Amino acid sequence: MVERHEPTSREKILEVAEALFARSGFAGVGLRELADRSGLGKSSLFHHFRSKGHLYLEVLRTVLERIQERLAPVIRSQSGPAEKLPAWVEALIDALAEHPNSARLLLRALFEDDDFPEDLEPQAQEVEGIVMSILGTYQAIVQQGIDLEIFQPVSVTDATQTMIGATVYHFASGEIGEAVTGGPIFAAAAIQRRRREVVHFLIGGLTADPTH
Amino acid sequence: MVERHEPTSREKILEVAEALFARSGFAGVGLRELADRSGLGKSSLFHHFRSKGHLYLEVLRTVLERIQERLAPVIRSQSGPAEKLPAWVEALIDALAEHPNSARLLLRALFEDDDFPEDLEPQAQEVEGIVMSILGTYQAIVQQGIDLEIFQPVSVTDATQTMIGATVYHFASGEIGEAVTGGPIFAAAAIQRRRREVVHFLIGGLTADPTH
DNA sequence: GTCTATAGTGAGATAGAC
DNA sequence: GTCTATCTCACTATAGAC
Repeated sequence: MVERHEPTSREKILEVAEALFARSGFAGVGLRELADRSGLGKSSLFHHFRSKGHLYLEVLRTVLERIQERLAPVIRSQSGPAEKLPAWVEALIDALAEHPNSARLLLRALFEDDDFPEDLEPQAQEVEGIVMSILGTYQAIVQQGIDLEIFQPVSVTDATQTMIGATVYHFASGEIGEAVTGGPIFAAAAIQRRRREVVHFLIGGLTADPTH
Repeated sequence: MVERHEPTSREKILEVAEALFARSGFAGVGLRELADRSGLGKSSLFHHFRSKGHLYLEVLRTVLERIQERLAPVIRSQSGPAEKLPAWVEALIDALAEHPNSARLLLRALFEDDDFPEDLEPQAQEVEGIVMSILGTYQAIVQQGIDLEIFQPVSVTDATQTMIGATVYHFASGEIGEAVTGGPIFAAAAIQRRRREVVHFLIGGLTADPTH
């Protein structure tokens, strides 16, 4: 059972900030809009967060940790790569689908080389560390599958980049993604289909004979 | 032979703006930095472009048209889907690799639902139209392959989303991408390998028996 | 913990001389 | 076609009352 409670101001700010940063990126968000939508004055934000940068990195960390939690049981499981890889990908997709802001924020964390002031280098490196740690668990599964000759000897790093693109981009793709797919991205049926298709593609790529 | 000439101010601005918008997005770029790097005063920018938004959309259009030109001969060719699809993907990758800013700008155009003032709605819609037109040519190839029973009856729209992720994300992924792959992304050898791996994955996904 | 007031900076954009 | 000067506005952040 989930405990219900009125969100604290801090929680409310983080919730609103997550949506705004996902939509517009770090530079595209003004603290005025954030304050208004949080039901607070602009200055009150600084009681909860030292700066806009600190807030942004805290939002990123929260999103990444949510994803990590989803993946943890899969990583802990003792099954072989043939079962573990689909389970990993499906868990990631579920995590991205559960919270529509996650994919966009994750995508921004992945491809935007933000240059933060040095007083929050520690937070920035923590975020990058979580990203690399998550990706490391995927690479380990692919590598294990290759070692066991269950998968073809593909480039592990390219397989990882392809997996990121296939999962994260799709759920970040917004209006254009919906124009391409011809329907909502976050509807339950669409998520189900995407899970099937991505797993099919990735397994197909990992197992197809290179001499087609 | 390419004609060499000193770039006009307009060309110089577009060139600098392309790099800056790719790095920091629309909101993250200031006209002062753009002017300085172009060797002009801030006000001079407004002689060439009506507003920052007009400039941004012109940059996007230029990048997209460059990609379109690369794809045109492939689309015109009369070969079947089994040859045309790899050729299409390789042409896209070549286009993205040729100009390191292209992938990031294209990615931004794809997933950022920018909300521009209405006086440049026409330009925004033109950009979106080019994107959809490009994607349409890929979907047509996939659909044709399915109709000819060369490809498995996968979801065409999901195949398209996966292709975008596998191509565009990789070349947009910057520092983290280089950390994942363990080397430069735009080195000739890395590009070659990426071409091979992506084509292998996509063909694998399109031809693998769904009952693995 | 929230507010008003404001500092201090830089943004995008315009006017008009040259 | 480029410049200086300037306008107006929004921004992040701080000070200090309540």
